[in-house]
Amino acid sequence: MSIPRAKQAPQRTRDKLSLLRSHPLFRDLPGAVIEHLGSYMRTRRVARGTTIFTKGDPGTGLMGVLAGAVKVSVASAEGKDIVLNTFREGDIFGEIALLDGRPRTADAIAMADCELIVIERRDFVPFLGSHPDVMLKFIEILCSRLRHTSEQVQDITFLNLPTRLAKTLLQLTAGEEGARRKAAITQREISQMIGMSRESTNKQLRAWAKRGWIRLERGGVGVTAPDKLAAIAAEGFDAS
Amino acid sequence: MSIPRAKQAPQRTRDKLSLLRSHPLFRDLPGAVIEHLGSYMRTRRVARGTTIFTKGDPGTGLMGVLAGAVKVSVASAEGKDIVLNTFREGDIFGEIALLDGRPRTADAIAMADCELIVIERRDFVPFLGSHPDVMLKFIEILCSRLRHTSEQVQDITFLNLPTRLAKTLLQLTAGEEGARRKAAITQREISQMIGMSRESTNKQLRAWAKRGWIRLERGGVGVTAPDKLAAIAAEGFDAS
DNA sequence: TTTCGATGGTGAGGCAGTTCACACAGCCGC
DNA sequence: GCGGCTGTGTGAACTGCCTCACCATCGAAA
Repeated sequence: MSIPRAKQAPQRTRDKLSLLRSHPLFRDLPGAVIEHLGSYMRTRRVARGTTIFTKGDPGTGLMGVLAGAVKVSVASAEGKDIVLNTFREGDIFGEIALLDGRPRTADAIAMADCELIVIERRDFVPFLGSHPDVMLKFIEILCSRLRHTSEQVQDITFLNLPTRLAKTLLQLTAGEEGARRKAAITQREISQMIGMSRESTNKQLRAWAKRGWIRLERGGVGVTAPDKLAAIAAEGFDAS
Repeated sequence: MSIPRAKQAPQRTRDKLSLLRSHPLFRDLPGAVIEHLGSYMRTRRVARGTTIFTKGDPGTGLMGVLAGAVKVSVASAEGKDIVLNTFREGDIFGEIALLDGRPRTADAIAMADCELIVIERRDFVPFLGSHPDVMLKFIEILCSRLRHTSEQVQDITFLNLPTRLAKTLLQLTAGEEGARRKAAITQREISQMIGMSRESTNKQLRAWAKRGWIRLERGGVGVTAPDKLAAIAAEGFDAS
């Protein structure tokens, strides 16, 4: 019943070049350019829990997720953590430090065993300079990041725990239907995504589990009544 | 003793073209290009309190502040407001909707009588396509916006009222020294910047005013002991 | 001059969520 | 198969901030 956690290296469903070819950032580039880029890329395997980069590091490169999942978070002085963003297969991250050359402003940690690609800034920036179309794509990405982060600000200031939690559970499990609608994530990580304490989060999860809206397992949550959660996410309170 | 509020149109210390010429975005462009851009720009005067654009509007253009100050905020269903960003003379805003063509995600409101410049998306996007160097500047701007917004997320989740308030007061009055260190802003607007209720904000302000660290006036705050506020902003609590 | 909206000031009471203190289960490495 | 760590479950006590309900003052408009 428990959600399996990849023990050995994750299946490499797509290799470096096929990620490039299929990724919206590079899809429209000529084949030769993609080969060229590929030659600059390294791949890196990291185990669950590994720190990929740390706040304050010089931002040396752009990262892409070939397999696994990554969270970007920051820690407070008191040891609390908040998750700013999560990335999964096919996503790229670390583009801020890549683009402006300033230090990383958050930590990146593998939420599962991962296979990543890395492109160094010194290789990528010259490439970018001669490819305005790719710059435009990055601008799009940055805009969508900005919209996401500013939505996070609104959620934190306007919504209460049940609402934020419902919203996050739906997002985490989006794209799947029925019994497949589950996410492999710890309750602590969920609490950090919504910016609430682990205990409060747990209590709300239990309440919903008791009503049969979700299933709780060690290291995972399954959503069985997405409509109920959607109602809470929309209404702003637990109308049950 | 009260902070004067511009009644008639603000002094136009810089005209359209001189803003372009001195702005980091366009500084390095040849004069002819600047003239060209200038011909596409309109100026717009708005009185304090005017809504410049509204959440959901098609994002038709890029705005620049020639004089005055603008806040970008969103309202919740319950009528609460939060300020996402503020802009003053020489700043540009509204670039997200400009760049990705999607609707505005927040409201922009004049915090003082303003003179703005507007460049329409249909004019600017083609220009941008043929000026990769300007695209790079926009990427820089977007990155710094992202860093700012993500710092806001951290502040909201990690810091308490006094700390956030101290930080905000220092930012609002940065660049001035001594008795000049003041900001023309209402307490309600301050409370919306830090995401707390007006009442709580007022109480903290009064407490500091009683200690002589700040001066309160109708429509304004003066910081008299920036070091004390800096200590609170750094320590995370009111060590007084 | 009067009125009225916007701003500032203040206390009492309430509550959502935190903090703390546990207890207990699985899983991992040795 | 034995510690020890990580993940989860739960209640009691506490508290920072909000909400509500006012009042006072100022400035501008009527």
